[in-house]
Amino acid sequence: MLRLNRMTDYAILVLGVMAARPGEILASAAIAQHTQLNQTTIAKVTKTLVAAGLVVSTRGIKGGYYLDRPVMNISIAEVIEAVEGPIALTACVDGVEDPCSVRNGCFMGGNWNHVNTAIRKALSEVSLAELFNPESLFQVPTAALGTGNTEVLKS
Amino acid sequence: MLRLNRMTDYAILVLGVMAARPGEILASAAIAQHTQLNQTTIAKVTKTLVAAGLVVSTRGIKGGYYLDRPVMNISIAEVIEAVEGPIALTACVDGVEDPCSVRNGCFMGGNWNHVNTAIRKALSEVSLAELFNPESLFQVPTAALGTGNTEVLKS
DNA sequence: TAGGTGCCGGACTAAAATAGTCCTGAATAT
DNA sequence: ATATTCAGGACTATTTTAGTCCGGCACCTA
Repeated sequence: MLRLNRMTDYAILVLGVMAARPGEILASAAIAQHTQLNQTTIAKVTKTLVAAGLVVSTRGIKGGYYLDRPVMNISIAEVIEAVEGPIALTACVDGVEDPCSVRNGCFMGGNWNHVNTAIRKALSEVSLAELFNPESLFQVPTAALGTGNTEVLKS
Repeated sequence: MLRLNRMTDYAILVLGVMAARPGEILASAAIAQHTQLNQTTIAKVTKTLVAAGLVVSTRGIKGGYYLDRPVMNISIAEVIEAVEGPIALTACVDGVEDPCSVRNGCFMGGNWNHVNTAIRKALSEVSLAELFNPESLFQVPTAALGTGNTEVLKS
């Protein structure tokens, strides 16, 4: 199963909290409380999001984080890329001593790229706003945000 | 980056070797030689492929493995599912003590499924035959099969 | 039908990737 | 000034993944 790592998960959760409180500046402690995650973990996630330009930070007393743009304009692909790096399925074994000296004759050709672009496209076309359930988006019960758990899609 | 784990990689490599030798029954030792991977590792991979019905095994002297159907009819999705399980991006954190008691109110809704099906579709539409470079498919240089290494697609 | 070859299946160990923690420093509002 | 909050890196623990090993069964050959 193509698993998103937990950090990406957290990132989406964090963005969800922010999206539910537009205009507010949320300190990592506040986000931690809302997500029921550890504050240091939140800090790690937000750091990444700031670096990616999805979230803006302010220091000092009353400092914190807020979204740089509406969730409508943020695609899932952006979030995944921010946390996990470029979206691509790697083929073959990298790190082999012989870095594909046979690239030209490799029987894979460059055909993985077709697959990669298709996947990236799929992820780019869904915005966070679509991911978050619109109904509950504006009335998120604080306690409810912590432990989401969606079903795994069978086959 | 959505990384395929190495076993999936190996699986594709193994299938490539088989595809290049239609009609032949290949013992794990032979496959190991062609892929330059360890025989026990090969055994592990082929086991999975047999279980998934992609490959057929024969025991006894002169035993070995062969493809159940032409690579043209095997999609990448099948291989990935065989090795890694159902294709889906998991959202939220599973394994939490409270197994999403808030499922109904979860602000994610079931919207991950749209994403998942899109990805699955992308992977289903590419057959192994398309992945393997048709030119070199029928003249695979034995030594060249071991260490492929495709480029990671940037953004 | 006996013996050797090769797959089967699971359990176990080792290695690597990931998650989580901690600490020191810099920016900012009051 | 000072308390507060983010920034960034290094480190440790945990989890996941990869790789190995072994006893048993099926099958071919002679």
